[in-house]
Order: sequence, then C-alpha cells, then structure tokens
Amino acid sequence: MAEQMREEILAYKRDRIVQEAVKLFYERGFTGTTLDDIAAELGVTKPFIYTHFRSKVELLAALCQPTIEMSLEAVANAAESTGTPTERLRRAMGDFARVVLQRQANIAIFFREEKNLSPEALAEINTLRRKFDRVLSGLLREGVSAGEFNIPDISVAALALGGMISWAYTWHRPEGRLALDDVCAALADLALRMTGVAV
Amino acid sequence: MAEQMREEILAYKRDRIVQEAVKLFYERGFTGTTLDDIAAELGVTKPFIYTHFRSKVELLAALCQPTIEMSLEAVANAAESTGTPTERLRRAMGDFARVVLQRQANIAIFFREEKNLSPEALAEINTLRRKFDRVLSGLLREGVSAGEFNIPDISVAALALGGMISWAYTWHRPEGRLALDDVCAALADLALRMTGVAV
DNA sequence: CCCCGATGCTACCGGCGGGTATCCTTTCCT
DNA sequence: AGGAAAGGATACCCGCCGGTAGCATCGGGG
Repeated sequence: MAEQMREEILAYKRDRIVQEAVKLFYERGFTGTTLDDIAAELGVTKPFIYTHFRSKVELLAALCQPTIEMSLEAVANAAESTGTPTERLRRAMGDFARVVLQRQANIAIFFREEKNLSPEALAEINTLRRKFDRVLSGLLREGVSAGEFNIPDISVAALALGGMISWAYTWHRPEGRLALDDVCAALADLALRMTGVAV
Repeated sequence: MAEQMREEILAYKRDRIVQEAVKLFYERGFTGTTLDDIAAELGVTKPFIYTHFRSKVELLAALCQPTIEMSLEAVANAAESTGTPTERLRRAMGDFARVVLQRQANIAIFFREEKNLSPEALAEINTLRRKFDRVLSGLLREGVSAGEFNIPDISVAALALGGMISWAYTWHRPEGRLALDDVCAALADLALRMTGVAV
C-alpha cells in the first residue's frame, strides 16, 4: 500500500521534471538550458534531479523516446485497423499528426537535439523510425495493390508523407486560426492526395 | 591589381572557414564543435578565425543566411517565370528541392541550430521565410484562380508543400538509390498532386 | 640591408555548468 | 522518546571552450 503510493509519487516527480525539461529545452535548446534552470523552475535543486536521472543526456532521452514510440504506434495501429487502405491511411496520417501536434515540443526537441543523445538511445530510436517507414511503406504498397493508390516511388512517397506531417511541429500554433482537429484533417487530406486519391 | 587579389584571397579564406564549419556543425552540432576543432581541420589556429568572424555565432549566421536566401530565390524566380501556374509550381518545387539537397548540411544546421543565432540574424532570416510563404501562397492562389489547382486551405497547403520539400534534408543521401535530379522531380510531382493536379 | 606592416601563432584568462561529496532535516518505526 | 534511514539542500570541484593580448615571422619597399 505505502509501497504503491511511493512508486506513484516517484513517477509523479519524475514526470514533473520531464515536463519542465520539455518546456525549457523547447524554448532555449538543450545546451542553452542548465540543470539549475530546470531545478529552479521546479523549486528544487540540481541534486534532486540526479536522484531521478543519471545525467542530462538521460533526461533528454526520457522525453524523446516515448514520443517517437507514440508516433509509431499511431501509424501502426491505423495500418492494422479495418477498412480500405484509403481509410486506414487517412486514419494513420490524422492520428500521426495529432501526436506530432499534441507533443509538439517533444518532437521539436528530438529533431533539433538528436545529436546530443547517447549512441545507444539514438540507435533505439532509429530502430523505431525505420519501423515507422516500413509500416507506412507497407500500407502504401497495399493501397497500390488494391488499385486505390497510384504511387511512382513508394519509398520517396513514404518519406514525403512522414515529412509533411512531421514538419507541422515547426509551424503549428496551438492558439492559431485552425483547431487541432482541423489541422489534422487538412493534413490527412493532403496526404491522401499525394497517393493519387481524389479528395 | 594587388588590391583585387588581396580581396579574393580574403574571400577565399573566409569561404574555407565556412566550408569546414558547415561540415563539422553538421556532423557534431553547433555546441558540439569548438572553434579549435574547426581551426585544426583547416590547419590553422583559433585567432585566425577571429580575423574573419567576430564570433562563433556570426560564423553560424554566415552559413545559414545565404542558403535561406537561395531557397527564397529559387521559389521566387520560378513563381515569376513564364508558363501556367502548374508549370511554375513544378519548377518552383523542383528548384527549391535542388537547393535543399545541394546545401543539405547548411539547411540541416539552420533548422537544428536556429536557437543559437543572434536575435538580429534570426529576425532577418525569418523575414525571408515569411516572404517565402507569401510567394508560394501567391502562386497557389494564382493556380486556384486559373482553375488549375483545387486547394481547400492555401496557407496549410503552402506550409505542407514547403515542409515536404524541406524535410528531404533529413533523409536524402547523396550516394543513395536515386540521383539528385530524380529526387527533385519526384518531390515536385508529389507537390503538384497536393494541389489537386493529376500527374 | 633594414625597417615596417601585415598576418597568424603562442599562451592565457575566466566563467559557466555538469556532476558529486557531504551535511541537514524530517518522518516513521519501535 | 530515541534513532535510523530516506530525501533533499549546500557547497564545491574541475574541465572545457569562447574569446583576447601580445609576440614572432615573413615579405616588400626605401
């Protein structure tokens, strides 16, 4: 019981640290943010952070990894769901866009600070990215076989689709003209067009 | 005469420094590269660099600015050239893609290290980026008026188009399966599809 | 042949920030 | 109530790196 609660509190603290790190890394960059900055923002001190993370780099990995995993999951789940390839691709792109925009800061940090990750963490993430591309390419290939898509080069198309959506982290403003759902839908439509589907 | 030559030599040295900085910033990141690293690679010493650039940050700006300018020019020239909007958009996207891929390292550095630029340099570059978006949006609007394009949301489409092309810096490998021209053509085709043109 | 300017190097500084050794406080169990 | 352990703070270290002051060297003109 007490054990259960301890665990939860530990996880909560860890999470608060990650939250604040995301905010500051996003605003000031990884090397532009000191651990003292993060600690100060949390009202604690640097050694406190070291009781939860072995190093600054490990903290960076902790905020990148899960987000990349979510991206992959979004596409993988949609690809394996029911419906025509067209329907599944729309779902895949829309859901992927939602992850990108909801975790905009994490995604931005990952792409900008990739070079600061440990080789091991980076390798792990790159495995996920390759899987992402494979799943997306597979779905495109299915659509071509089904006669729904018309795609000259599957690999390039997969990269272009993924890129178009990912890129949204650079320009989306949560308080902007379009609501999140509208942006996701618009991007999913544009994605479908690239596959030769009339929208 | 001697004066002329001196200028040229000065420009050449400056350029060599930039070249090496591009290479190292690309491989190791901006903060991951020291001025001593760059100097060593050039077979000179740190003060040598300071006779050509006031600071490390100024060096960063010197390698970002011109590349962003080239991107804008590519799109602006194509937009103002002759032909139907469809033809001009294909040219714009193809030429833009060529800039991105030929100056892949510079583009990558800019997007990753943007936060390290001086506020003034960043402001200047952002002006260029806004102009880029305006020019592209204008071309899209023309195509819609001409009845060639079918675009629900011009702004989102412009961002998606720019993003899809820009993103190529993350995955293009000069020694990869496709030649540079083929990649550019493929991306231009995908771009046109997004506008509702049958390709 | 000597002097002067240009050019680049040697040698240094100083602060910033990741990481740690140690001490204090609070809480809970006996 | 006493004591131990956990959780967190204070205070510190040290290496790295951007930036600079001053010296050496070399070539060209008088």
